[in-house]
Amino acid sequence: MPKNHKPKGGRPSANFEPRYAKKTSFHDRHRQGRPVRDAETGRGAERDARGYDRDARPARDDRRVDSRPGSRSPGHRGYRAEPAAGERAPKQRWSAQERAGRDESRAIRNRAESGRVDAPHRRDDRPRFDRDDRARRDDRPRFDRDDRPRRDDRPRFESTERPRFDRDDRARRDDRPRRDDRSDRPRFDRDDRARRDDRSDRPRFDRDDRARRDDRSDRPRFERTERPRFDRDDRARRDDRPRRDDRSDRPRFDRDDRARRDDRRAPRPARDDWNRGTDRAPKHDAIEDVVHERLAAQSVQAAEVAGVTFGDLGLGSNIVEILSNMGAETPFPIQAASVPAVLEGRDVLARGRTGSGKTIAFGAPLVESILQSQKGKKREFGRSPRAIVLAPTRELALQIDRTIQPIARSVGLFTTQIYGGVPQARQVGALKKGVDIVIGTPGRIEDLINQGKLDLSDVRIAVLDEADHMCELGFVEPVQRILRHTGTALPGGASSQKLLFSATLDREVAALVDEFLVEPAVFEVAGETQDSGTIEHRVLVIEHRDKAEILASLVDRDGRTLVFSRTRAFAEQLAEQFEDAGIPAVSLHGDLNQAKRTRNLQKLTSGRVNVLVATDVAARGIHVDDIDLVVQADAPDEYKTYLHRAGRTGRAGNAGRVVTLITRQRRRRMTELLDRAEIDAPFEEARVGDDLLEEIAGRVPTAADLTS
DNA sequence: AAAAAAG
Repeated sequence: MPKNHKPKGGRPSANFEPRYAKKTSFHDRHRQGRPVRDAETGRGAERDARGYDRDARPARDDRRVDSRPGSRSPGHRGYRAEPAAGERAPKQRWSAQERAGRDESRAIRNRAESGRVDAPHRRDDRPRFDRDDRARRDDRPRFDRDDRPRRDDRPRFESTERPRFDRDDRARRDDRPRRDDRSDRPRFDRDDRARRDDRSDRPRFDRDDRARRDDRSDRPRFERTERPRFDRDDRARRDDRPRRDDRSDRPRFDRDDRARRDDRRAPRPARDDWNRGTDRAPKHDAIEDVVHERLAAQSVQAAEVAGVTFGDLGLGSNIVEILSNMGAETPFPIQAASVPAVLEGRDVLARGRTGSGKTIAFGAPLVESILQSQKGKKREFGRSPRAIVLAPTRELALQIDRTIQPIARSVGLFTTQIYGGVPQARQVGALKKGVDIVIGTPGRIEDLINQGKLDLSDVRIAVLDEADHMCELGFVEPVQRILRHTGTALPGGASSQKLLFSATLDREVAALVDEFLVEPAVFEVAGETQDSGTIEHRVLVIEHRDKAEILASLVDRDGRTLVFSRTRAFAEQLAEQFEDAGIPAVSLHGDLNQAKRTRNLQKLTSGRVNVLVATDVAARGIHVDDIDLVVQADAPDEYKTYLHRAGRTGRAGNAGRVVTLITRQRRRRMTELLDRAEIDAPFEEARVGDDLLEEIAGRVPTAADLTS
C-alpha cells in the first residue's frame, strides 16, 4: 500500500503541478490532504481515488493504473517507478539515440538562434554529406549503364507490387503535360540547375539526370515488356503449386469449403454475381491477380448498395440494433460487400480507404458468424476462442475491441484483448474463463500460445487488420506462425476463414494469400481513391534549420493537430519543444510505457491537449475525432505511409488538411511519392514568419469549399 | 526507422 502511494504522492504531481496548479487552489489543498488520509487507512486509497477523480485528473490516471489487478505484484514497484521517474528513465534508456536526437535539435535551435555563429560549423558538416552524395552519384552513372540490365530486373519487383498503379501512372503521365504541376516543374528544374551551377560538380549530373528522365519516358515500355514476364513467373509458380504438398492438401479443403459454402449460399443467391462474378471458375487467376489487376473488377459501386440495410446483408436484429446505436445506420459500400461474403464463409481481401468503416465490415459479420456456429451450444467455461483479430499496434487492437465488444456482447459473446506492455495476469484470467473473440497484437499472442495459455485450434475466423503492414519484414513471420495455429481442431480438417483488410492492400500480402487464402473474394470500393473527398494536401518546401520554428507556428492553432515524426526521439523532442513554447502537447511512440501511451492518446481524444506528436505507431487505423490538421514533420518514405498518416484526418466526410515539410533536395522524391499515392498537392516555399504558415494553421476548408 | 513479448 505505501508502496502505491509513495511515488504517486510525490513525483507525478511534481510533473503535473506546473500545468494544473494554476487551475485552482482547491486543487492544491485537496492534493495536500490526500497522502495523510492514505496513510491513515489503507482502503482510504480507493475512496480518495474517487474524490480525486474529479479534481485531479492526472492523479486519477495514475491511480487507475494502480488499481489494475496485476499491479499488486511485487514487481510492480519497479514498474511504477518508471512513470514516476518519467523524464529520466527514458533518457537513460535511449541515451545514444536521444543524444543524437537532442544534438540535432540543439543544432536546429542554435542555427535558428545564433544563425551565422554556429552555421559555419554545421555547414561544414553538410557539404561533407553532400560530397558523399556526389561521390555516390559519381558511382551511379558508371553503374547506370551496367544497371540497365539490372534495371530490367528491378522493375519486376515494382510491377509485381503495383501493376494497377502503373496503369494509372501511364494515364497520369499522359495527363501530366497538361497539369499545372507539370508546367511548374520545369521551373523547379531550372532552380535546381541554378543550384547545381553553384556547385561546380553538378552539371555533369544534370546530364545524367536528363538521361534518367529520358529513361523514364521509356519506362512504360519497360514495364510492358516486363509484365508478361511476371505473369509468366506467376504462372510458373502456379504451375508449381499443384505439385506442392501443401497444395495437394488444399483441394480437399476446397471441396469441403465449397460444400459448406453452397449450403450457405442458398438463401442469398442474388449476391453471387458481385461476389464472385466471372472470376469463380478461373480461381487461380483470381487468387494471383487479386491484389492487382483483377481487384478493380470486383469493386463495389456505392450506388449498388443504396437502400440496402445491415439486416438485408444477413446480420441478426441484435447486431443491427447495436450498430445503429453506434451510429452505423446503413452499411457503407465496403461493409455491404464484405458482410455477406464473410457470412458465406469465404476468405476475403478488402480494400477500403481510411475511415471507410472497415472495422465494422469485418467485426459485425465475424460476430454473426461465430454466433451462428455456436447456435444451440451452451457457453462453456474455459472454452477456447473461435475468432482472432490481429492488429499491428496495441492502440489499434484496443480500438478494434472498443468497436467489436459491444457488438459481441449484444449477442452474448465475449472478447478479450491480448497485447503486450501490460501484465499478462488479467488477460490469462479472461482466457481461463473462456472468451469467444481474441483481439490483439502478434507478440503477446504468440507468447501466450507458446506458454500454452492460448489455444487457437478452435478459431474459425482469423482477421488481419492493416494486412499489408502485417506482411512487412519482421511482422510477417510471427503472423504466419500464429495463423498456422488457427483452426487446427476444426471438424472435417477445415482451415480457418481468413479476412485481410487494409486501406492499402497490395501485392505485399502475397506471402499470406499464397499460403492461407482459398478463393478469396476481393473487394474495393469503386471510384474512391484515397485522394477523393475531403482532404487538402500541401507540401511546404523549407530550410532544414527552420523546421522546428515552422512546426511550432503550424501547431499553434485552435484545431486538433497530429504531427508525425520519423523517430521516437524526434517525436519526444518536438512535444517537449511545443510544451516549452506554451503549446500543450503530448507524444506517442514506442519508447513510452503502455500506460503513458494510452494516457497520452486519451489526452488528445478527451481534448485536454490539441497536439499529439507521434511516430508511425499512430499512422494506421487510429481514429480520433476531428483531427483537422496532420503535419508531417518528416516526410514519409513510402506512399502507403503517406496515405495512412493522411487518413487520420478527413474522416467520415469531415474536412482535413495534410501538410508535409520537406527540404529542397527531397522535392523529386516527394513528387514521385505523391504520384504513387495519386494525390495532387501544391509545393510551396515557406520561411519562418510567412503568412502562409498562418493560413495553413488556420481554418481548414470544408468539403463544400473544396468543390466550389 | 518503427512496430511487436518479456511473471
